[in-house]
Amino acid sequence: MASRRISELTDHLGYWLRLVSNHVSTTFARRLEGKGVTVAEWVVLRELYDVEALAPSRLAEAMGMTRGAISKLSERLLAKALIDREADAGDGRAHMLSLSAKGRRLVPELAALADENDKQFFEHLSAKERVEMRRMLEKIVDARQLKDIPVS
Amino acid sequence: MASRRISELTDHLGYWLRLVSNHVSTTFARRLEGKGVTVAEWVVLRELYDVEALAPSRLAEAMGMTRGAISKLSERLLAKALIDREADAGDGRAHMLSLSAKGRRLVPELAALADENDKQFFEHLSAKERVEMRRMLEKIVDARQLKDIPVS
DNA sequence: TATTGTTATACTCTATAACTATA
DNA sequence: TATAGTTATAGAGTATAACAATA
Repeated sequence: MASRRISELTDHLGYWLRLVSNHVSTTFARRLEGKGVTVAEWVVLRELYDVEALAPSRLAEAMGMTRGAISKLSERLLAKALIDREADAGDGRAHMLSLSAKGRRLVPELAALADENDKQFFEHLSAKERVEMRRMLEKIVDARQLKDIPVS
Repeated sequence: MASRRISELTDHLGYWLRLVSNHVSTTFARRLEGKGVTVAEWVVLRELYDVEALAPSRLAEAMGMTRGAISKLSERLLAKALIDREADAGDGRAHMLSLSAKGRRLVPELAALADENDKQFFEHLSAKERVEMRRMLEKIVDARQLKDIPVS
């Protein structure tokens, strides 16, 4: 058997994906800094925006994180008064998380930042290319059954 | 002015990019675990494979990391005996990093894991789609002058 | 003074596991 | 016993800044 060529970092599609993805996320994180929230916090706030209230364990499932991680995250959001936490009426163990008025007001501002950020990076592609990119990414997500919301 | 629709997480290409990219990286990290190295360490080892030796500051530039971060990384690689560190003959401040024999033997194994990992995720795309995906990602990299090697 | 590299400190994200309270 | 949630501990990755040695 012939000895095989050692592949380079740039030989992998994963390399290019990571390069672009990390820049998109890092730039977004910088934008969010001005509003005092992290990317993970933005995801929580956006998740809560569409529902009345959500249990930490449900949030953990939706975000593909452990309960411990969610606990720490929500602690920070509570300290910033962006969410509220209440004991569940029925189940003494359960809690429910919901947006505070302040948090609810913030979400549209953050969504606008997310829009700007996405535009900044992907306006270099044509509308057709953007559709194509999304189609291919969703194809991989479906094929591999990727479910969690990416944060890191 | 009409009130604007609040965009969803999934409205952004950055979301899909991050979702796939994080899964590719996390899965790769699991594969590397078996060899006792992290993704960041793999990048360092692969960078050193093609050169005789490299100063930490050059490595920091190439990887888009601070010198402090590289220092910590190379400390771990030294502890694992995968690299060597020598004082520079000419400049008393400077050091040079290079692969140890053990590190050099390991790189082809890690490269094979990287190949497998990339295949696993992108075999769901046709050869033509893969070319297209790479072309679009490189287009963004060029347009936005993204230079660093992504690690996180 | 400027540069190279290390070290100290800190923060985010994440996981595992121990723990408390309740069911 | 099982579940919901918190807390403790740990480790990777990152940044900033202080520091030592040398230029």
